[in-house]
Amino acid sequence: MSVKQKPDGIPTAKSLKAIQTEVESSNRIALSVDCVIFGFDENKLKVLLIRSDMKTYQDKWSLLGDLVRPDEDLDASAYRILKQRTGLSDLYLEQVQAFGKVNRHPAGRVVTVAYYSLINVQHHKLKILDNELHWHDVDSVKDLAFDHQEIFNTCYSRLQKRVQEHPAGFSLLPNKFSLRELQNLYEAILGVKLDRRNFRKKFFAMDFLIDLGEIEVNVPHRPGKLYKFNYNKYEKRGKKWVGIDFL
Amino acid sequence: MSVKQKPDGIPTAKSLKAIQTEVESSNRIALSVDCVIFGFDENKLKVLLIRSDMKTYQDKWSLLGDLVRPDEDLDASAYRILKQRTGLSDLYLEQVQAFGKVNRHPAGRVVTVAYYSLINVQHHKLKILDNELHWHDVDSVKDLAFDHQEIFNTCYSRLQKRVQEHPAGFSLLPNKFSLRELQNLYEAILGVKLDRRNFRKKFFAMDFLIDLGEIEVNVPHRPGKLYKFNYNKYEKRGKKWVGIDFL
DNA sequence: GCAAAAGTGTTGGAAATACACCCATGT
DNA sequence: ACATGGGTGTATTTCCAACACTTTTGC
Repeated sequence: MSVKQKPDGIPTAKSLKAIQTEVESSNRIALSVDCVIFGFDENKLKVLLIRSDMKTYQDKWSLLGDLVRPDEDLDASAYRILKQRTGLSDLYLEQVQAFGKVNRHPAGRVVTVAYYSLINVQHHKLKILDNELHWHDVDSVKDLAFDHQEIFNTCYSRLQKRVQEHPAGFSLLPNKFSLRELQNLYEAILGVKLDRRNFRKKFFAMDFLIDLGEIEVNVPHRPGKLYKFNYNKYEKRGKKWVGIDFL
Repeated sequence: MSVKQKPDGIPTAKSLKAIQTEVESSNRIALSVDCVIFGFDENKLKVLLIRSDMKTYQDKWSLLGDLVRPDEDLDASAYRILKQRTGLSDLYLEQVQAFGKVNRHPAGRVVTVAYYSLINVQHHKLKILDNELHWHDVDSVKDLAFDHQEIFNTCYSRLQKRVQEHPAGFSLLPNKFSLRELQNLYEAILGVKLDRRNFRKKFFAMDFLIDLGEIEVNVPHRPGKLYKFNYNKYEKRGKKWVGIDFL
């Protein structure tokens, strides 16, 4: 941020004072954060939405969000919203981008910054008592309030890309998971069917899974081994990760 | 954006009125756009920077930016800045993300949204008369003012990824270009050496280059054929693009 | 014993890589 | 004539996709 127009039309850098004047002027804008909170349950990818009670958007669902406070980092806003909504901290959180059409919000000019978050539904389950809040299957999400459909679509695409390039998906799973659960997760996120043997081969070849020496319990079939992701090894190896199949 | 706290601590959706009150309150924040303007000249990837004249950042370079106006779409702000600075419209422009640490700017709380732009330096050359503005080799960019180094790094990484997945790089080239120029461009952006025969093979296999039936002039060696990118075919084929080599 | 998923290797084809020589132009 | 980059093809390797049977457990 550092532009002004000189009288002759050639722009140059602004002085601190000039900028301060502008920053303190009425030239300010309401800024919000909206979170696309993903969960994985019953082999479906879910998103947490709240029912809008605005007349304009009667009975439409919307993302969780709030205004950014002037003394709060942008990321901190997103964490605060998640904490308020899920009671959880230490969540996977990633900024996607800003959405800033002039008329995107009926309450006036509000620019919003979209984040998505990945949460482990097991730990979270107890928290949603509020019946205004619901988990929705991602493929039945449509016609959201405001521009939230566009925001959701953008975030979902970003997630699809992300899980292929980084070990992000594990945040959606319980701490201990079977390879079947991992594969179901990828299939749900990417919307594809994957070959079981090739899927296992790929993950074992990466060598980032720790065999916990435990097996599933209470499954009506042969129990699978349980694993966890080796974040340490991943960090040490410079976060190299080979891509997963195609979209 | 749609959260409030009920008296009992369970958040629920806000009424339009409640939000309006907040939006109109002093809870607003200065919002800026900063542009990382890339150019390609003399086989080097360049970025356009301006000298900061703030005392705090004496003699440091910074990105081009300005405050977002309340009645202006976010993208429109970025276009406005580019237009002011380069005189060009119809530029390649892409939002990257927002940067919103509380103390990122000495003039007060300013959240900024970063964009990068790709411009064809040939057309642009005449415009920079202002000696506060300079093209810098991307690999000599360091120690920028504010948090602009971080913004630049993020945008540059995004560009590197982008040109491998989409036909974005052509915006940096003249309308008619030789395959050598195209390869030099990719090598400059990605910072790698590529095999000439394989590079050509890959681009010809994609079948998105139109042979213009013209050749280079004024080169001290055998002139190469000139091509342009076939955007129509790219659109029609559903924007499928196979990746370019590795990073 | 039956249903349901776990676990496990091989092979063929496609794609990427490595690599060297002759050609056209300007000086 | 020579210096500079243009233009071209093949052999090898690597990676990916397709594919089926035996094992373990719960009921």
